Amino acid sequence: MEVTPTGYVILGMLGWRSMSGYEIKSLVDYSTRFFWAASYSQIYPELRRLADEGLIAGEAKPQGGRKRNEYRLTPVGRKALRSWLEREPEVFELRDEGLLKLFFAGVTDGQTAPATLEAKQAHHEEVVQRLREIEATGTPEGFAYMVLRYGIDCNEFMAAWCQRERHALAKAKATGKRKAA
Amino acid sequence: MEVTPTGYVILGMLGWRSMSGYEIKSLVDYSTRFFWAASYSQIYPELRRLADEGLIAGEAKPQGGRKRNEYRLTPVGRKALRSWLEREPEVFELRDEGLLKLFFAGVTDGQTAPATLEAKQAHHEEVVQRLREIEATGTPEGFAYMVLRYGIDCNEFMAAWCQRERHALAKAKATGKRKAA
DNA sequence: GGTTGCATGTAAAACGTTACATGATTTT
DNA sequence: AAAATCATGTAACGTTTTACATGCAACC
Repeated sequence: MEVTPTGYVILGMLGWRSMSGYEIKSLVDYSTRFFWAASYSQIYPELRRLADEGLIAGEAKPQGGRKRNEYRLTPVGRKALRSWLEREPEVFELRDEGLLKLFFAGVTDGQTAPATLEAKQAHHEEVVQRLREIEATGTPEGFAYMVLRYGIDCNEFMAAWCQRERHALAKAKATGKRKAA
Repeated sequence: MEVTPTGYVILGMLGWRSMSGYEIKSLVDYSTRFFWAASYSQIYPELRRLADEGLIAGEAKPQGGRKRNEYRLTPVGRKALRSWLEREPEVFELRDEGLLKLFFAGVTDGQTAPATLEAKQAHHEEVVQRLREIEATGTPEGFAYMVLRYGIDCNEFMAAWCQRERHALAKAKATGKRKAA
């Protein structure tokens, strides 16, 4: 009953409705990818493993002459999904290259910090825009919507934070202040 | 001149001063680990590669009878560091298991969402506390301090967000409201 | 007839964590 | 004397990305 991290996204998606690997990938790209990504080379082998272990069951459901495997959650799989959901979340990982550059910005003179802040702000603003577009295409079901709002709120906060610091930096420069290294 | 992601943390740290692999790891654990982690098994081989490529130079500097290799940035390495700092940041990755559980919380009845929000809030509050401890032990140099404040501000925002949603959830439950799925 | 979308997969490489292994020095 | 800290590394494992590979169907 070993389930890889990616496996839980699959179980979760199949908890909503039966679908193909392709559909799972599409849904992930449209929703969880901002905080939990998955690629085809993870999804397809994992579908097979989960089926081997009896957590999901696949069935050939060709659409026209196009082959297609639709997977559904088995009762065992649903139990595994529930038990995972009830456990405390453990993974929280962040990799923010902008923050790293900002951290080391002192070794260059002047431009790195404002430019990095500007790029980081732009990034978060783009994410907000994309999430708002998703929001506009039809509000998702209960908790998915809560997570969507979280994404919007957090990215707005981060963008605003960068904006404030850029302003503070520009002001400090204008008044001729030099930070004490 | 291939530098791995971890390589840039090394270059950045050596941009401040010469140090050993052990010191780099200690500094990372104390500072960048919240947004850019690195382990010994990445650091030591990467130190060798960077030295082979001439971006850094190592020198045996035993402390007493204890062997110790101190690395310093070469002019080529400093150039590579600067050029990296001047490029736009690209990597922004997040893996938030709590958010994933919240996303799928609809498949269980009732407890998952509030419990996950509570755990997530507790996590962010713990991070704030650890960062405040770091802040108290002596304010770091300019931009490192900016990044520290970012960590504190963001995690406080996230914790508060969870708190608000928990409250909203409890209130909705009390007034007997059921969300329209 | 060409592009986009649906659909499934593999192979190789890159990246990262955990566990293992060792040993000296300093502090309690 | 024991524990913590300084110090360096490897091996195995697990995870993830990127590139490759194929083919049908629907739309323009």
